[in-house]
Amino acid sequence: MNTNDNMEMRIREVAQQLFFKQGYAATSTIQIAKEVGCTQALVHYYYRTKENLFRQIFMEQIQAALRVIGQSLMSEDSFDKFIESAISMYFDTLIQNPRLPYFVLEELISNPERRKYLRENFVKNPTYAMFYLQFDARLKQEQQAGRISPIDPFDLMITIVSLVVFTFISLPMYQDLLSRTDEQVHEFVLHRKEEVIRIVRKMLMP
Amino acid sequence: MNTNDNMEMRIREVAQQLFFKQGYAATSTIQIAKEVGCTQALVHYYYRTKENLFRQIFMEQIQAALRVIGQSLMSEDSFDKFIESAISMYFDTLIQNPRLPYFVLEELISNPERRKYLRENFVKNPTYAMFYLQFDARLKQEQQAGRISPIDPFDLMITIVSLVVFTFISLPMYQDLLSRTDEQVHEFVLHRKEEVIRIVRKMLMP
DNA sequence: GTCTATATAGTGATAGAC
DNA sequence: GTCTATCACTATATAGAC
Repeated sequence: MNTNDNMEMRIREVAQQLFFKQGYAATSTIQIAKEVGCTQALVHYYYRTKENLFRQIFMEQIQAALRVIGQSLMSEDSFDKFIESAISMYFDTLIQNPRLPYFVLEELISNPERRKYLRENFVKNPTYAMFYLQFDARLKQEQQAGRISPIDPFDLMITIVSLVVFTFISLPMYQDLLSRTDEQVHEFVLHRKEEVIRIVRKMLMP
Repeated sequence: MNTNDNMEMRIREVAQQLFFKQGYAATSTIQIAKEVGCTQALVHYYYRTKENLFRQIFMEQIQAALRVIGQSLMSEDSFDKFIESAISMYFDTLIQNPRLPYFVLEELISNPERRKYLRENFVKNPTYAMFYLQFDARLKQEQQAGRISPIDPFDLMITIVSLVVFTFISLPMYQDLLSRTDEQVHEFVLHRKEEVIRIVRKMLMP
C-alpha cells in the first residue's frame, strides 16, 4: 500500500488517479485537495502550479511505459517467440492500467508544449534511440535468414502500437455502445491479445 | 463557398471548425462569437446552450462518416478489390478531415452521455445493423468458397478501424516528436494507406 | 506545514433595451 | 435579430495568519 502519510506524496498519488480518470482540463486542484483531505492552497504550496504537478506525473508514466518497451526488446527468445511475448507484455501492462493509452494520447495531442518537452527529453535520449536500432538490427537479421518477409521496422512498430493501443482506447465505446458487462470487456481484451499476436505473426510470414 | 450570410449557419460553421481544432471543453462560446463577429448572446440565442450547438455538429459528422462506411459496403467488386477500395476510401475521406477521428474519440470517451445518445440514435438504428449483416454475409461467403481464411467479422472490422484511425490520431506525434514537415506527414499517410491494405490482404490469405 | 481569505479572470446563460 | 449588461459559478494562484 502506498498510503504514505507524507502530504506531498499523497497529493501526487491522488492527482495521478484523477488525471488518469478525467484528464488534465477536467481535474481541478480543488478536487484534488478535497479527495486528499487538505486545502487547495496546500496543493499549490508543494507544486506551485497545476501544470507543474501534472508534468511530474506525466513524465513518470511515460518513463515507466518506455521501460516496459525497452525490457521487451531484451528477450533472447526466437524471433517468433519474441514478438509473441512482447505483444503479450504490452497487453498485460495495459490491462493493469487501461486508461494509460488514452491519457497519454489526449495530453500529447491537446498540448504541443508537452510534445516538445517529450522530444527534448526522450526522443533525443540515446538510450531510446538504441532500443530502435536494436529492434531494427534484429529484424534485418531475420529477414536475411529468410524467416520473415521484408518489412520496414518503423511500419511494424506503428502497426503493433496501433493494434494494441486502439484496443484500450476503444473500450468505453465497446462497453457502452454495445452494452457489454465489465466481464465481457475483459474477455474482449484477452481475445484481442490473441488476435493481435495472430495478425502480426501472419503479417511477418515469408 | 459556404460563406452564408445567415448568422445561424455562420455560427455553426465557425463552431465546427473550433470544436474540431480544440475540442468541446477548450472552446468557449465567447471565442465562437468573436470569430464570427457577433456577440456571445447571439450564439445562445440561436442554440440556447453550448452542448446543444455541439450535439448538432457532432451528430452530423457521425452521420456523414457512417454514410461513407455504408457506401463502401455497396461495392460489387471482387472481395479483394472491395477490401482495397474500402480502406482506400476511408483514408481518402480522413485525409480531407484528419482531425475527425480524434475529435469523435475524445468526445465519446470523455462524455458517457454522448455514447448513450449515439447508441440510442445509431447503434439501434436498423439501417446500420444491416450494414454489419451485409458485411458478415459477404465474409462468410468468401470463407466458404475458400478464398479467405476464417475470421470473425467483428475482429476484422476492429482491426481495420484500429489501423486506419490510429494513423490519423498519431499524426501530431509523428510530426512533432520526429520533426517532420507537412509534406513528410502527407507522404506518411499515403504510405500507411498502402501498408494497411497490404496487411489486411495478407491477414485474409487462406 | 497547513490553514483562511481573497485577488483575478474566465465561463455559460439570461434579462431586457433597441 | 442583435446588442449591452449582468448574474452565478468555477477556476488558478497567492498573501498572510497560525
